[in-house]
Amino acid sequence: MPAGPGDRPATRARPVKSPDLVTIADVARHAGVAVSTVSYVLSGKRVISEVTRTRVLANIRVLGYHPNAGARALASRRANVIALVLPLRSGMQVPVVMQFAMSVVTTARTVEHDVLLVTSDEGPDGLRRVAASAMVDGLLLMDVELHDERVPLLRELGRPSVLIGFPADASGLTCVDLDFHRAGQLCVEHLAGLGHRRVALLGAPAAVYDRGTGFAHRTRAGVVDAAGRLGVDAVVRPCEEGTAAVRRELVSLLERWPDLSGLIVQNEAAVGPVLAVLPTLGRRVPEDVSVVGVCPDQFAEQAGPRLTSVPVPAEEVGRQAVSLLMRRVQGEPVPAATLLDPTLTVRDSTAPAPARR
Amino acid sequence: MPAGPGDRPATRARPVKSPDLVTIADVARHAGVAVSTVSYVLSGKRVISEVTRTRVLANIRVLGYHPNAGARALASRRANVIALVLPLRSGMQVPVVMQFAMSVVTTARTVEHDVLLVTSDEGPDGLRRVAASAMVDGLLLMDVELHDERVPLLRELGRPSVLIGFPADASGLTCVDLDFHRAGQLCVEHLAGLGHRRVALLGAPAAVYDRGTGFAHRTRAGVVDAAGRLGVDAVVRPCEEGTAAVRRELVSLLERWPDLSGLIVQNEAAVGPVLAVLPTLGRRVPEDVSVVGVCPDQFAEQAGPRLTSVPVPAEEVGRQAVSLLMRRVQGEPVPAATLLDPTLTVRDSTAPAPARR
DNA sequence: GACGGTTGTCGAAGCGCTTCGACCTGCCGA
DNA sequence: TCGGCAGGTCGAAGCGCTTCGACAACCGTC
Repeated sequence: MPAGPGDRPATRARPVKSPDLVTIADVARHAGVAVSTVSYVLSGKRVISEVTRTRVLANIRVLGYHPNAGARALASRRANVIALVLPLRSGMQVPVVMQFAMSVVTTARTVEHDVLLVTSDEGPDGLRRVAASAMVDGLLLMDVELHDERVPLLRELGRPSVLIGFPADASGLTCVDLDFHRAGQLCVEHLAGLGHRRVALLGAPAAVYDRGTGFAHRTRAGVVDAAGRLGVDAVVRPCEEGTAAVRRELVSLLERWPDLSGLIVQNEAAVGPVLAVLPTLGRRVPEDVSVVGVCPDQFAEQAGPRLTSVPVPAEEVGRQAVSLLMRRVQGEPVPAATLLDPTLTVRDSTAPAPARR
Repeated sequence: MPAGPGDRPATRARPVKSPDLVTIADVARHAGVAVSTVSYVLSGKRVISEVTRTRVLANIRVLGYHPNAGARALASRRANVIALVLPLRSGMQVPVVMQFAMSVVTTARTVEHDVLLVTSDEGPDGLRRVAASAMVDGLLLMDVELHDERVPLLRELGRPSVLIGFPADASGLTCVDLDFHRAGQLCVEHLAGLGHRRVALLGAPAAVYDRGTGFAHRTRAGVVDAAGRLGVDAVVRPCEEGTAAVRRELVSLLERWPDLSGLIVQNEAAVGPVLAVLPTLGRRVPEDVSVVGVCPDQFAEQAGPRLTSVPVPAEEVGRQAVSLLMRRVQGEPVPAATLLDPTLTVRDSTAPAPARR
């Protein structure tokens, strides 16, 4: 005889079910269908008649049913969660990272996924744990270095992953990023077009270059590259954060090259100080020195004067990254490299070069 | 051949287990013990002899076993994950939020928990979903407003939670935050002690006050409070971000009260601009105007001149929040309100008030 | 009318883990 | 001698879900 309605083969003497825990079985019972039918209504993996569907959905709503994530993950072998791996280091471009993270969460939600926040300071073990415990279906790594210790691990893990940024050896990996090389070129081209013959790139803190962070190196390469091509003299300097450091750097720069008239700043934290310090050194922006930023639009807009800039499209990168990852999770093939095209927005901080003295 | 009844009770013809998926059963088999024994070794919930323990642990290591999070959550009714709910709004103190988030992740890891990142822009449904699906054991809400729509929901959800910040009605909730009221007082007391008789609070953007964000209101109250008590004239102004906005505000302020000699800035984004703009208005810092910041130490250190400040101890708040949440998850009683004592660090931006003209 | 196809639903077997009671030692005191 | 009691270990019953094969009912077809 089938288990009658009154005699659930209750466990020996388990504590009563918490009343607020509605299971798929409750829904099935109330709707007068099998558990599997409810499941199929939810997943759409089999055809269910319209009338049954409606009835089931109504019961789900009434009972306030929410599938148990653990059970679902266990049975389906899909957690519907992705890991967002953030390094936790100095010199990070905090607002960009934040913008990016938010975009990832928002995008992931549109495809029914949640985001687990992982910091790399737990070391490779963190990644390994999260992947091996089947907590997540895929991994999103930010702020990848040229020689990133997480990269070999990633290959070994054998879980779908997408990197923001490019390691030196990207074989077998999926990477997205702004085309910083092109961004560097754009800046120089803009300044060269305005007649500037000597420009400087005020980059990220030295530590960022030292650990081989891709975007810094690639921007630098783009700048040098375009400068050579266009006959512009380019000097490149890392730049620490803080007004004092910026001032020191600028003083030394202008002393050595008094005819310096173009400045490319790739360091959010330095944008404000640069614009504040230049006037105190007798250089007006943009009359004497033109400044281009590689930074979020928000910063550029708020600066005084408003900054001509190549924005870092954190939102777009986040969206792309998630969408690539989802496709990899689904087993679809994806391009190994996705480079977003940078654009340059002209604002008030650049002007034609002053007449040669 | 058809799957006859005499077959091993193995599944009919399921795809072979992925070889890299090591289960607790594999460990048990290799160690020659029961599955439950392995489980107890891992959880320590029953005494296991030293010799067995060692053997099991060795096998775990060799096989590279990692418990499946979904299965564990299902069986134990504990996900070992907490949700970190971030609002995604304008005027957010991005670096503070980030610092805080990182501290939460790091602390959570020390107690074997992971962090699920949830944004409030999904609305209350996001919270409801995450809680009802048993994805998380508890919730951490940041940037709570005085009249926060998430607060009633939280009570209804009936899951352990901790708020960063205080809503108007905090009954039944657990809250942590810096004592911003005291912070406001500290700033005024410091300035008053230096002989300043008229000070201004340059606060968060107006939007932040409008939506009733606790820390902004409480700081203001603290400032007004101490000013009244100490016979100092205090004027309070919200302040938008961006150099232009800051300049406008300062100009208007100094025009109206030329004898203004103390400035309290509670807006990370405004600190740089304030220090940059004041000299251009003929006010040296600290000779003519003393400036105190309520902002992360990092900002204060990097400013030029180095800023006297009341730091927001994001790290400490994060640690406290997680630890409170864990205790609530464990069912232990916790204090309803935890207020962290602010401290004021004197640096180079404050000095005795200039002589009265 | 036997056959093959659809369509819609059900039942049951897991997914990998925790946990509870049961069951074996030994060893002690009575 | 026996009962009692720790200390250790095992077996099995779930946790709530997905998924696969089975199958009933209906359709049209040769």
